[in-house]
Parts: sequence; C-alpha cells; structure tokens
Amino acid sequence: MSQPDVKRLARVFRALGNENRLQIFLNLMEESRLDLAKGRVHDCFLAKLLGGLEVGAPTVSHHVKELADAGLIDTEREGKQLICSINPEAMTALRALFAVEA
Amino acid sequence: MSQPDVKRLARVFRALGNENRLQIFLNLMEESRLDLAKGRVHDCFLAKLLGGLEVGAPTVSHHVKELADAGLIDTEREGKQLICSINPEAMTALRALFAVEA
DNA sequence: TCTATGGTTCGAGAAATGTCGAAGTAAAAA
DNA sequence: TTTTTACTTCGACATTTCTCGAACCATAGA
Repeated sequence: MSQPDVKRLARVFRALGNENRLQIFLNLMEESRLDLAKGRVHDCFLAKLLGGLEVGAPTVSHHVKELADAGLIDTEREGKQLICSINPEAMTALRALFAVEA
Repeated sequence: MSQPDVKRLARVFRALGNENRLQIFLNLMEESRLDLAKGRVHDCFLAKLLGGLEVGAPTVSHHVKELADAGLIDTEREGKQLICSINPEAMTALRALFAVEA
C-alpha cells in the first residue's frame, strides 16, 4: 500500500475515531439499511443526525464536514437542508481491507 | 448499537487513525497473510515493525500498546522480544461491521 | 560478571482535536 | 418584507495526542 494511500486511510479512521462522529456514521448506516429494505433511496437531515447526540449544531456541522472530507459520506444541499448519505465506494473499500484473511 | 460498544469501536478507529500506527497494523496484516500462505504461525518483533517508520523506539512501543489496548493486536513476551500478531476476533468484528449492505 | 540488545517508563513540549457561543447566511414561511 | 429555520463560519479555550530524549529494566551473550 502506497504512502498517500496510508495517509488517506488514516484520515478515514481518524474520522471514525470520535464517538460522536462514529455515532453519526452508524446512524446513517442504519438509516441506509432501513431505506434499502423499503426500496427507497436514503437521505437524512443534519438536524435528524443531531438527535441523541449531546453536542450543539455547530459541532455536528463540523463533524459532518470531517466525515465528508474523509470520503465516508456524501452531502448534497437541498434548499435549506443538507442531505447526507453513506458513500458506497468507501464502504466497499473498507470491506475489501478487512476481507483479507488474517 | 449500545453506548459502550460505540465507545469501544471509536477507540479501535482512533488507534488506526494515526499514520504510523496504521502502518504498523498494515505491516502486521501483510506479515500475517504471507505467513498464512506458507502455513506458518505469524509472529513479528517490534524492531521489525519499526523498519521504515520515521519514529523512535519509545514511540513504536507506545503505538503497539495502543493497538493492543484497542484489541486490534495481541502481544506476547518471548525473552527479550515482544511478539505481535493481529487479533483475529477484531478482524472478524470489523468485517461484520462493514459487511452490512449500505 | 560485564556488556549489549530489545523494550519500557517518564516527563515534557508542540501540535492537533473537540466543543462552544456569538454572529452570519440563505432559503422558506408568514 | 419580516421572521423563522437550518445550517455555517469564526475565534477561542480546554483537552488530547504525538513524539522525543533520558533514564531504566530484564534477558542474552561474551
């Protein structure tokens, strides 16, 4: 694995290494799975992600950006709201990494 | 996923979120795979892990402990040397996490 | 027994990170 | 057009993290 790859991967894990950010990501994964089950495309508002977390809006905003910059989630603006979704390629890459028999 | 689980998982990712630590872990994974191919049990010395990394021995020692505390690797003392190996259960858990269709 | 090797422990300092409140922006509702 | 909603940006501060050198410990070899 090349040096820049390690750098990028470390960033991904660093993004997941904060409890609140991880919770956001897990929430999105859960949402994703539910939506998939219902045959719908996933979407989720920032305000919704905040639910249950003990941090303010500015912090969530910051965390969402970190997750997006790490490539773990996609975001899309829709009017006032920010739609977040799991980035499927990131999931594939992570699956591949740990799929290796160790 | 329960609160303590999230906490533990965040710790795992935090451990992988540092470039040098991630490199150590990847080295071990690679070693593991090679050894498996040869039908041998894996083992690896700390000094060996240091190879290529631009950090001193105290830092590597610290990083190895972090990885071990996070449950990602197992360590075992053998005379002067510290034998490190990937913790298979951790790999299984991570595989399961990302195996979910998102 | 002396010395070398492999690793650990202990501050310490620099840098990165997490969270906040206040203020700002842009879209939507009234 | 005013107000509200949904989010962002901006310092700022406290905490955590990373790495280091110096000193230390235990085992192995000479």
